Amino acid sequence: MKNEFLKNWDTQMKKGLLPLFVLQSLINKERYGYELIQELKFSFGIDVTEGTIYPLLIRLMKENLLIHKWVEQPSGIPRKYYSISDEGKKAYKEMKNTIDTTILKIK
Amino acid sequence: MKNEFLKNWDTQMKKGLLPLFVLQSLINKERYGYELIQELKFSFGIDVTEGTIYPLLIRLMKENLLIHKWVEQPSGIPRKYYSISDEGKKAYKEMKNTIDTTILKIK
DNA sequence: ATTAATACATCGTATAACGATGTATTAATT
DNA sequence: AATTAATACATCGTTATACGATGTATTAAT
Repeated sequence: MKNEFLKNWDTQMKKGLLPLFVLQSLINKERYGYELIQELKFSFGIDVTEGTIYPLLIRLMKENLLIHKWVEQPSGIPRKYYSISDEGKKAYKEMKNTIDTTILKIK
Repeated sequence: MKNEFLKNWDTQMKKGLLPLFVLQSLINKERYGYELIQELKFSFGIDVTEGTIYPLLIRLMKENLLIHKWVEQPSGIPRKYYSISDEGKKAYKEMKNTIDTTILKIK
């Protein structure tokens, strides 16, 4: 198990990686918030709570990186499906590029 | 030039990457704070200000990941030289491992 | 009848980068 | 000689964001 410092470091890493992961998750498939929590766990192995994902999605909407639409379900609560905008794709590419050039400097 | 979102994202990325970069910079060579600012620019291409590096070094000291010693200079202000502790090396390895396994999940 | 899971959301707390500011010494410029 | 820049340390207020707690609502499972 990780100590306090490393647990905290994981959290700080997320502040940078999460927006990238969310954008990447929405490039080929539109998804709703609750679904993204499971997707982020499955594809990237990170635990994200609702208190993180919903404010993040709202933020990315405000930045015009995402678009959304409500989709009624045959039963249950309607889902808010998100997909990536052109501006979002552009931002993703720049972020991906930053990561790539930065990461390869780590020994 | 980058837009506001990307500039902010860079800042958030640093919250995770900076401790890793600092630890890596101190693995083979002891350095003082002001020197680290230039080293981080040179080796990782990131701009770090004094308002960031000094509190960070103090934090890493508190976590016992670093040790330091004051070194008087023939002229000028004494330098506070930092080097990595055994605990710091251990933490670095775990962080490096997290990065490696996380990053290769980015398309 | 109760609990768990799904699905949305908000709010207070804690962490950490950043710009501004401060102190002190030495070198360079005007 | 006086000012500015560079070196070298440090702190403080502001801002951004993950997280746990909490809330509402619906449906499925126990």
